[in-house]
Amino acid sequence: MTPPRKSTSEPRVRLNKERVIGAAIALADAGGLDALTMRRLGDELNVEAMSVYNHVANKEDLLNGMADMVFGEIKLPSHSDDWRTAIRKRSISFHDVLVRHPWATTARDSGTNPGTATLRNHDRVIGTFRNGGFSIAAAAHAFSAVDSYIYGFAMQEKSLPFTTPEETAAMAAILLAQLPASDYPYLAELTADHVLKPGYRYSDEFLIGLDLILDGLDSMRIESQ
Amino acid sequence: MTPPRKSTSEPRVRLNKERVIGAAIALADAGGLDALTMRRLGDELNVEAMSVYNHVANKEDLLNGMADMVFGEIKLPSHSDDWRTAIRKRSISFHDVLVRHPWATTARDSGTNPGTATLRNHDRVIGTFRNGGFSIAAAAHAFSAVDSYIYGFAMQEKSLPFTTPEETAAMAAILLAQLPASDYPYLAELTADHVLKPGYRYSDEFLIGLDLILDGLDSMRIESQ
DNA sequence: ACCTGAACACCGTTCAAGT
DNA sequence: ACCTGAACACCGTTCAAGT
Repeated sequence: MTPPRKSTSEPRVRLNKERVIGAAIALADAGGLDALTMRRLGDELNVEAMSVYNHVANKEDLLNGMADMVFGEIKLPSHSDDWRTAIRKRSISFHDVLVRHPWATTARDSGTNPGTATLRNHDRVIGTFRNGGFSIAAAAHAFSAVDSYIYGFAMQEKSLPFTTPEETAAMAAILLAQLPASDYPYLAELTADHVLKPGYRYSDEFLIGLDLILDGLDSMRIESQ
Repeated sequence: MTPPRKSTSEPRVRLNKERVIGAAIALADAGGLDALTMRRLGDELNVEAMSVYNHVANKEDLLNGMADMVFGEIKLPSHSDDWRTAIRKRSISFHDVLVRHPWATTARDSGTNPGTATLRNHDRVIGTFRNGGFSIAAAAHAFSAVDSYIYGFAMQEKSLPFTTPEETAAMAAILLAQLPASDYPYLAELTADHVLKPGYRYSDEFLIGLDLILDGLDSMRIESQ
């Protein structure tokens, strides 16, 4: 005799690694990496907590899977664009993805094997530089500079306690009031005359730094030819 | 009657916030952020674990204190150097500090109040740009670009499972063997013809990207005058 | 003012047992 | 082949009690 259908709203779907990783990403998106525990993940999947281990070796394996799935959301550089347009679009998409999943900057902490989405992304980026006229060494430099900048920018952005211009203004005003202007004159000036200007948004800095790097890479490309 | 001196090698020194934070940094340097637990920190300080809470509000407070102490290790930009030299030296020092304390890229995760060492460092960097002829907006762009790059580079560096050229070569060879060259031709090419070249060290990329950004900032400076 | 010990509400992970 | 329940060795943090 089969057990009677439990009166859960959720139908019992068979678990697999992809569903586990997807639910883990949803938990981390909602509450950060701290909110992601194996027990809560089990709950979310309507399964006893420890069943997750049938689909994932351990938490590190789970985090790597999450990082790779997130990498899969990044738009690959297009073959039909010139290198600069292609890299620019891909960098903006990368940044968007990290804004959507801020925990992802931190998830792949230690050096473990990258997943297939990550490998494909890296391969296409390097290929875009190579086909755009970069030497192998120059492509390595370019790749390192661009992705370091994107990661670092996302980290700084994440650490800011505000996002909208209104929040920013409110926070900056408080900060400025606490800040002894005599001790930190330049910080005070920057806050008063720049951050507190209407419409200021830290995220606007992203494209400025990115274009600065892309300009530099264009010179490097020519030198490397 | 005073209790007899316990036969510990460590003399009983009075605890304070600085000693607590110093011991916490030593633990994190040795074993990463995972190795830093309040209980182990108590052990290290020859004190019952929970006494730490007399000097630190909670673990987040501790991590912020650690981050600020590490920021204090960064050489401030010198007044006697021109802006580019000063920022370059300070950036190299920042990078050195993050290599010494790799956990620090991740420690100040959420947006909390920066400490005095952090504020002083930021103030001096912005001041260096301002005195070097950057407009307020340009100084903000410059600061964001440089520090994003430094943070992001340190994160990428940390995630690599090798450091010495020998380790790198060994790892790259294994990676290359696993890597289906047909799926990832450009990654395979880069690994074979660049990473496996004798003397390759990822950390050498740091100055290349940094100088590229400094070149770009020099143009921005002139435009902003 | 600082330190202690017990306790609470959690963690990740293992393992024998079930189906 | 997958899921469960109990258990183990940990966590961060609170709090009354000591000195």
